[in-house]
Amino acid sequence: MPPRPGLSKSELEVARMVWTLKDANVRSVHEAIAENRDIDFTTVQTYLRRLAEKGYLNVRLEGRSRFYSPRVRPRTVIRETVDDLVERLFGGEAMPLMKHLVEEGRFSDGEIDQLRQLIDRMEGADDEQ
Amino acid sequence: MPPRPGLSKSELEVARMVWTLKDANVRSVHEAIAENRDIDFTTVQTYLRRLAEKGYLNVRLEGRSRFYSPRVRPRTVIRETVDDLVERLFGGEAMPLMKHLVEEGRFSDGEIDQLRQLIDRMEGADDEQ
DNA sequence: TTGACACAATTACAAATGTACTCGATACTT
DNA sequence: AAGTATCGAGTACATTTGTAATTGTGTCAA
Repeated sequence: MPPRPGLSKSELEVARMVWTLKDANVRSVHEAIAENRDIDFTTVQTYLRRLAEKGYLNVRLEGRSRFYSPRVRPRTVIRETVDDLVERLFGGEAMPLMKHLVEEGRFSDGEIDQLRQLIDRMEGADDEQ
Repeated sequence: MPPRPGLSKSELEVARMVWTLKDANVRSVHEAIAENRDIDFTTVQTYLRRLAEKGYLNVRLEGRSRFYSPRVRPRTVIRETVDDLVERLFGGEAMPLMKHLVEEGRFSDGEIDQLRQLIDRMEGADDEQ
């Protein structure tokens, strides 16, 4: 259903970096990812190109290098991705995923409070876009 | 980190069917999936074989056809899958995913109550498996 | 000015994935 | 028994994904 090709796992990771950096060339994205795991510069370069091809990123030429920026809002990508997961892994039911997260995810008491408030605010409110 | 190869999106879907059916041959899995989307019998067959190769399913020969049953507990697969998603899409933070689900997932008031209770029971309790 | 670097664009390629065709063996029908 | 429909195992293959080697082009130090 999504209007563009889906993203692979690794592509997601790279996309997320661009969201955080807002506007970045290969070098800075590579540096950001390399902090966590070992990855080649050119590999990141490939991901960025593919993300742009798939319509997820804008590309701008500055000097002799390219700058990438988000073209689809994170929220949209997150929705599509999570929806797909929920569909495949839970047959479309989001509740089991919630339960899983609460049970497995080690939330601090503070976070739990935060969550409770979120839920309170949500109840009965059927507004969104 | 998982001790076996990860599952692809489609493989996940097929695995889930086997979890529900407990023990099934290609035909029954195919029928179950075909209710939702159009898919070839032999395609399902391939997924089942790969799932077994990857160590997710047990295979038993009965007559001249094979029966598949879960070998890894759903809970484990779910944990590995969700952990991976959280890592790639939210940099390892589960909270944003919770928020997303609460905001986007349309839960009924009843479900929200259910969730609230779950949270209450969770608070302070640092026990698991 | 001329190698030696630095950096990014291009090109490459094996493995994984989605998807199904082919073929052989049984079962069903006249 | 011969013909045909059924069903699943085996085989096939194009596309996508993960990952990087190669090539091209300025930059600087001797």
